[in-house]
Amino acid sequence: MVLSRTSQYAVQALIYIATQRPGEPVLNRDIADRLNVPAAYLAKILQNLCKHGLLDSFRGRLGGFCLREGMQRTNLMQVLLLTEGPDFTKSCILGLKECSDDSACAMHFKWIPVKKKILGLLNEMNLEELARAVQTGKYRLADLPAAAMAE
Amino acid sequence: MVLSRTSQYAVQALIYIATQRPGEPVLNRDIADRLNVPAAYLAKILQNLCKHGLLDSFRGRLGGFCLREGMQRTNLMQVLLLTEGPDFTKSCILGLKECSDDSACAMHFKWIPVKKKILGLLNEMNLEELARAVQTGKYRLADLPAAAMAE
DNA sequence: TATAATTCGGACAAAAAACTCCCTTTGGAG
DNA sequence: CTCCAAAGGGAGTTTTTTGTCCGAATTATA
Repeated sequence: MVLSRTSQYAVQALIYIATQRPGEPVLNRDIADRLNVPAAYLAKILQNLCKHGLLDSFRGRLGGFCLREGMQRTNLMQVLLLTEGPDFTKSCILGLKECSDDSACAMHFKWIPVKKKILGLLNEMNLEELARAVQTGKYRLADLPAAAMAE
Repeated sequence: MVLSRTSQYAVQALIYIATQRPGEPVLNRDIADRLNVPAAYLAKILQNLCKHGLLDSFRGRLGGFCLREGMQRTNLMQVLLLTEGPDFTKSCILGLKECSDDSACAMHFKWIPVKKKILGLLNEMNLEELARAVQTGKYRLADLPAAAMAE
């Protein structure tokens, strides 16, 4: 039902970066603090997103990570193909390696329309839009900190 | 996107058992052979399904596993709540621990209708129906054996 | 009663995912 | 030029998931 933690961190981080001023690098540490996520682990994930061209990174003072130019419209599908692997969309719900219209598992024809809804949603949501949603203040990007939970 | 292997094996095994004559125990080894799945691991999963009342088990000669009486109509949702845990339906797509209409992640209101489709499907598919689908011969329960793949 | 075939249960092993540590490289600022 | 703060990168650790092994308990049958 859910995505891997790696994917969740990646999406959260990208949305957060998209909310910041374009061209001004955001620190890994600041993202990790904001998302309440392990910084060293997040660093690996961001590196990976750089390698795949979603982010630019800058070293040294005033370093950090920015959305690569033109990547504001990147949709969640594109992100998840990187973090979950290229077979992400191909998976059969019962786990069969080979499952298609021609040679289908027992769920196949019921599952396909539902899967289409999922993929459609992931394709339609892009970072810009999600960032705006967060900026309105109506939506949260990460879990409430433990302090706030205790209130 | 996908379920844990444990869940996939559980569902496949339950469907297979449901295709067999009710009341006649099915051997773990036969199920494992049929599904092409590690037998010792599957045994643990079946034990667990017994503990939760979906299956009956019989030891000794003529032993094996049967669907518990009245469990033919068990739906996939019920199975997955056992194998994936009780929070299965509650999960937020971005991984937030607390995510509801009141305090939502950026995807929440877009995700909820899609999630409803998924849960609806899982609720509507029961073992009896899936078993019948397999019995028609039109649908596969497990991967083709390596031998057949090579053809 | 002895035997063989099965599940049960616990401990163990391997693989994958999540996470940490530490040192190197880079680049801005004093 | 030196220092400091950042990302880069590799190796290692921990945790979870998946899978294995083996001996004990159970039960039909010869």
